[in-house]
Amino acid sequence: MINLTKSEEDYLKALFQLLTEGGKSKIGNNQLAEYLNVSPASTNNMVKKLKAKDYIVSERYGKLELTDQGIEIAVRLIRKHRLWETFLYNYLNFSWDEVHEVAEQLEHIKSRKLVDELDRFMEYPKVDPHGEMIPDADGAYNITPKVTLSSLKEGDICKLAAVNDASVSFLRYVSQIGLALSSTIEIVEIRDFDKSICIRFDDTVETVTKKFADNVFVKIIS
Amino acid sequence: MINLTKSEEDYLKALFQLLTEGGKSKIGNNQLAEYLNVSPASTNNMVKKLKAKDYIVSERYGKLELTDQGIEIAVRLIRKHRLWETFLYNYLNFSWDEVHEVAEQLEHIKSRKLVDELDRFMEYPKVDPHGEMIPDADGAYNITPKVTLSSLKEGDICKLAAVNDASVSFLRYVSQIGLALSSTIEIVEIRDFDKSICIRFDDTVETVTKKFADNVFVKIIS
DNA sequence: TTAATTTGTTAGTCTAGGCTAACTTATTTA
DNA sequence: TAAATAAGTTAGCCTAGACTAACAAATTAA
Repeated sequence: MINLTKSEEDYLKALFQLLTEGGKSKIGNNQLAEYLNVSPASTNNMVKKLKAKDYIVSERYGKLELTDQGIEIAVRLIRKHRLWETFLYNYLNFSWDEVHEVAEQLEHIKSRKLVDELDRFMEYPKVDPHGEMIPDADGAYNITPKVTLSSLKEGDICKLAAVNDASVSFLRYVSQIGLALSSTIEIVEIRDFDKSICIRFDDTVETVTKKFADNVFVKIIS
Repeated sequence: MINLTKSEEDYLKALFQLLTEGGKSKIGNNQLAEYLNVSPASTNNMVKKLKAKDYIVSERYGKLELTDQGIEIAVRLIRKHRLWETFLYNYLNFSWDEVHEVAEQLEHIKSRKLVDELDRFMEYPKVDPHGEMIPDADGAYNITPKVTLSSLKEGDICKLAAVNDASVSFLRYVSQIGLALSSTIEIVEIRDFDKSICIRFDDTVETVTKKFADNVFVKIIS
């Protein structure tokens, strides 16, 4: 648990995200590989190593799971990532779509004091610029099961709670059409033939694709 | 010039520091190796690569020099390092001796915007917590030739201008005896048999070793 | 000016973390 | 339930950047 490489950390974080946010029952080697954009062979290698170090458990040909140790590492990374995003956004004039890439680098800086002091400096923010919860220094991680915009039905009304931060073009699109955190959204119509969704918010009516709606997380109001 | 690895950056920065701050006329393979705590063979390898990429020039068995490109990389790293040290010290409650290690990691984060915005956020500081000049965004680097405390003679009076930040125990010692930036120091006596130096500052009289005095940089007053 | 010492170079090895190609085991589906 | 497909594994190779051991060139000293 002392010193993991950047790659080892990346694998653990990715597995954690897939397990908690993906909604899938089984995460295997290939899903992890695809998520990280590496080959299944590379993943196999790394998983083997992380199993030997007791961060991952799995049976041969079976599904992957994290040990408590593994979860701890992943949550720390997510805490760091989101704190840095918040810092970049609130203090350094970074925009929504710029923060992720730099935070991906900053989350690997090894210094417990750095992240805790950054937290204090910003007065313990609860959510990052994309609406995601920031785990606290004890690793308490509030897993709110994600409800995607795409899972609602016609007539539902919801609030935009968070967005997936991993794609720059997606984030640009979100701000371009005028959606912002806490926007109230009404599902006007779901078109059956291509699953595209017509939504209304702030006197705007837009039609978005299923893929878009998959990356928008909401809180249902009615 | 696009994307260097962390190691490549480390070598370039180290060479730059040796060339500008070391006061030596010739920097060779072995000095660079020793400075970086790697073997001469590793250094040879890396130097070969950096020559191929046009960051370093040297003849076989000859002294090492940086190209303009190489200098630019090194100065940017120094700028980043010192800005981060300043941030850690002024905003995140880091102490003198804690900043260096974390800044060594932070200086490798790749984002031009990050460092320039950090600079703006802190209102363009001119010096870091150890008294060293911070190069500006254009890479203008004010090379003030360093005068070490050990180079003075009895009776000289000087001001503490900067200290070498690379050793934690050294920095602890500096603050422990009460020396601070801008302290006025008088050379009371230089003991010949071991080159130890007796200094007076702020009504304190202390004897320090030659090695200590080598790491203290001063501005001569009289 | 030759010998000793220092400095630089080369060759070969190691680890981390990628890759492709080939193969094996599970799972689907006809 | 057998064949097709998907998922997981293994073997072997590559690059970066370390290392040691052996050797060559320069420099210093006798």
